[in-house]
Amino acid sequence: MTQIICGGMVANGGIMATIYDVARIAGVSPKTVSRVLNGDAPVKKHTRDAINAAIADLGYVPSSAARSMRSNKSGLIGLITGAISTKPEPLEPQGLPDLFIVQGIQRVIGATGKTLMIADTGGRFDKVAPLINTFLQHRVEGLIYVAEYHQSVTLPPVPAGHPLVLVNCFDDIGTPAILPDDRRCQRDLVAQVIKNGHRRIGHLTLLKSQTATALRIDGYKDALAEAGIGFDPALVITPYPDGGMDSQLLWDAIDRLLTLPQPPTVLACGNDEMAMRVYGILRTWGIKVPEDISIAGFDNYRVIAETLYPPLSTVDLPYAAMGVRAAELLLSLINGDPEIPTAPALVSGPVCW
Amino acid sequence: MTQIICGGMVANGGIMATIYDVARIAGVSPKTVSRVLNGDAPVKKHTRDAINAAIADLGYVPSSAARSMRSNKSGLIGLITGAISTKPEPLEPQGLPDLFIVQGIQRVIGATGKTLMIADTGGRFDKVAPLINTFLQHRVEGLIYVAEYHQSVTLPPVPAGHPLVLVNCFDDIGTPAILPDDRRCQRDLVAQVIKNGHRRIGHLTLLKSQTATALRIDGYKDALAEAGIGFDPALVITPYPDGGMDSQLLWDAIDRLLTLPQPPTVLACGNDEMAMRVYGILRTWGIKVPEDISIAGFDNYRVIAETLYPPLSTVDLPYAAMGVRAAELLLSLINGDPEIPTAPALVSGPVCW
DNA sequence: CTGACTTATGACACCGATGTCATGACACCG
DNA sequence: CGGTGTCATGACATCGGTGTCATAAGTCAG
Repeated sequence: MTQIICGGMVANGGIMATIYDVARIAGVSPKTVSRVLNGDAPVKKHTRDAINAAIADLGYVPSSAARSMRSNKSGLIGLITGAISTKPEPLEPQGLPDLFIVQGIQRVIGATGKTLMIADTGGRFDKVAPLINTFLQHRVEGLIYVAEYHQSVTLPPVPAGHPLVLVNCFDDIGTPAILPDDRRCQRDLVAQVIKNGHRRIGHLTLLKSQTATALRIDGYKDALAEAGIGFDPALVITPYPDGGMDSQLLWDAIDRLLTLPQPPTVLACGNDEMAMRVYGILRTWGIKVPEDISIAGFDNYRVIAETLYPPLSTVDLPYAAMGVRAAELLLSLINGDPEIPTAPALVSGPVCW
Repeated sequence: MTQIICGGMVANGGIMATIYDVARIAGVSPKTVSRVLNGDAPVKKHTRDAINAAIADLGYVPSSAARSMRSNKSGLIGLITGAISTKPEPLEPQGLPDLFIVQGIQRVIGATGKTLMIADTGGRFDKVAPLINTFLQHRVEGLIYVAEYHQSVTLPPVPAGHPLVLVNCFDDIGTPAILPDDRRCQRDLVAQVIKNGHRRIGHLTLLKSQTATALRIDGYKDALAEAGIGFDPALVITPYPDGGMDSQLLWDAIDRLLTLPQPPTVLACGNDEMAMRVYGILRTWGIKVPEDISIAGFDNYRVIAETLYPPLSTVDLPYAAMGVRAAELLLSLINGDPEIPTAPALVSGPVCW
């Protein structure tokens, strides 16, 4: 093999040096080079220096393919992300929760020296099976599936020996899952609103079909009950009955709330995007926020919550924390720890007032 | 090797079947199985059926490690994303441009049958070199670096034989790059504004230190010149002189514009986030949008542009298209096509009025 | 009917690491 | 001084595919 060295950089048309090249240059056996690379057996300093010099000269980088074939450990974790939904446009903005979850996962996985392979379905459910297959070809040590919003899913079967963790979703065969604690988050948010003196709290929910909606209504009721406030069904409205995000529907929903005999003094919105729309509508009517009525959001899509003027009150959905929890769970499953969670883990976050 | 088959799923503790297992079950040689898998040589239908049956029974999935070791082709593309910035909080919101660029890249790469490995620096420049190293261990066929906003970067050297494409950034050693055409996008946006009847156009820019800022001011001037409107420096203001996004600075900048002898009839903002803040401030002053003054944005962070009421006029930065272009460029470099672009490719997008 | 060719398949080496075992050189201890 | 470890290193097989070449069976022209 001809190697042209120029200033420490290899320029040989892309054929990378092997451990044999290093061994030959350093005048030792390949096995000794391997020992230096892995530090799993003592090597004389003189020999080690010669090997390291050869590695640097050649720009040698070990082949993880060869390594993982021999050791049967790929050091890879597969991550699949992307919406699985028949509805083309669910009420939540796309993409952001994923991002924070993925960052949380990567923080944990990266610290272990393993490598995360990320694949995106682009919202097409039929791409999941091929993606899992690709990951299996790479012999991933575990799989994580991240959904875009809290939902129920049914994934293709994964062979034993490849642990799977679901994030932001769950299935009906008991696959380990990490979920946002929508109920508790909504309860905490409403409790904070009550603490600020409100007693008539309007609630504009997401779609009925979304898992989070019922949980958040429960949380809303929890907070009312704890404060000894009676629940008034008229204060809870689902503006978009079935997916069509017609602006007039939201307009009408707000109108219905504000024309109640005892109108709410605060509107708790299903998410920050809806909160932003509500800002706009109220202002068009000349109603001042927060002087005339307060608004609370949900989800904290930072850009929105921190940028609206005046700032939006919202509750963090703990996406990064969910990612961290998911990665930790997966790692313990890979290590064969017997702590098999029978129930999905719920993660909650702080209220940002 | 003992394999316990149950209903088509392998339950053998994670040891996956090999091509030898398939060959034994099907009563053929491993090489023939290989031929069926790759379809690179004719195999009798009877034999092929037996092999496919054995593959299904065993749940066999070929090992890409073994395959790529022999063929010296990994089928992997490495993608590094994440802010490289000394400033903790640049003026642009984090994360979204990346997302769309990555989706564009994946669309192209996925169609070729190659696999995209994505790694995130988490904004830490010192993580780039180790990540490149990890990718080299996996023998990626090419590398893409995606920056969070239009900027200049200096990456660690990459050995020959691993083509590199920069997206949303450029360096001073002529690495192939895909950049947004900030100048042309801003020109198109301002031209549209002029077409709508405005002649006094305020421009609130991003940070002076950002590459995009100067380009967009040029584009702003281009549009004025084409319309025969004189350039008035008083109409161009950089609200945040050096990174501190103090809300009062923006407040003051707007005040300076509106108290000019001939105040602008429209404000073109450096990005949609700033536009959203401007909405809030103007409304606090009782100034109506768009009746009293119009607002234009930049970047189209859909959530913001489509959700603000009334909708924001903005210009798409063509992130997905940039991703597509970058992936196509990388693939042609991998294939050794001699079309070496000497200058970065500029990509522009439509105005969304 | 036979030689030249095509078709379908198998034997074997090889890709680049590392696990196992063997071996030579010392050091130490009785 | 000889036996017994420990230390540093090397020879060799092996992981799971595929490239190369060989070979048996079938096809066809003359």
